[in-house]
Amino acid sequence: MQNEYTEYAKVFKAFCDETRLMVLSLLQSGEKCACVLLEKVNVGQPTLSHHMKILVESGIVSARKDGKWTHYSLNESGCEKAKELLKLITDSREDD
Amino acid sequence: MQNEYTEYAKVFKAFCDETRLMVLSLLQSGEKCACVLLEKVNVGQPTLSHHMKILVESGIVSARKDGKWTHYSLNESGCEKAKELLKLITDSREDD
DNA sequence: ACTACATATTGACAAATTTGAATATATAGT
DNA sequence: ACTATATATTCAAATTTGTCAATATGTAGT
Repeated sequence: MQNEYTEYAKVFKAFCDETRLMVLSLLQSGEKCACVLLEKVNVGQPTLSHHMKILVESGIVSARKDGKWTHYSLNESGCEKAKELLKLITDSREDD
Repeated sequence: MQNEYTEYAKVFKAFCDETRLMVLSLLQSGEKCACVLLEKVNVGQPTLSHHMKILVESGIVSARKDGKWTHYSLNESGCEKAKELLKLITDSREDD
């Protein structure tokens, strides 16, 4: 298989790991530096970096570089798209 | 780790496989028998059975047995909970 | 240039997930 | 009881994902 659903699945994969969910939860109160996230989340630095890459590539999170630091924040439109996608997949339809 | 997020992640795992998304899409137009799903989805019978188990256990899909057949349908309240969960995780909050 | 620090990448391994072959269970018709 | 059919389960192989140690890259201060 290799279809539209592969693409959809990618978005939801952002949400199916507990570390990523924890990161998202932390970002709900606003932009956070990677070093702050690292303190709160129970994984090593390379692992966090890996998760952040997945979150950014799925469009759920935005990254902003500022000197040595990388600041992450929720990407409003990406989050909105995820919600719409979930509706698209779970709302009953009359057609067929 | 073993916290609330582990539980949340489980719900989203229902949505992060393309076969399961395809099944959900098929169920949007109403209840379907496993044999019908099997015709449309590109996996073997044991694999479909495995995916259906995940969908049912996550609360997104309901199963109804009728003689030899198992009919699956979207579980409205489960889908609603998933949507609320996604909001809970992605909506910005003032607090902290 | 050198050092310190923040983050990313690579490579290897462990754990989890997806898959199908073989088999089991359950139901219905004869 | 026997047969056919629908679905579930078991088990093992293949694939994907999460993790960390080591290393690389990039930035800022001296």
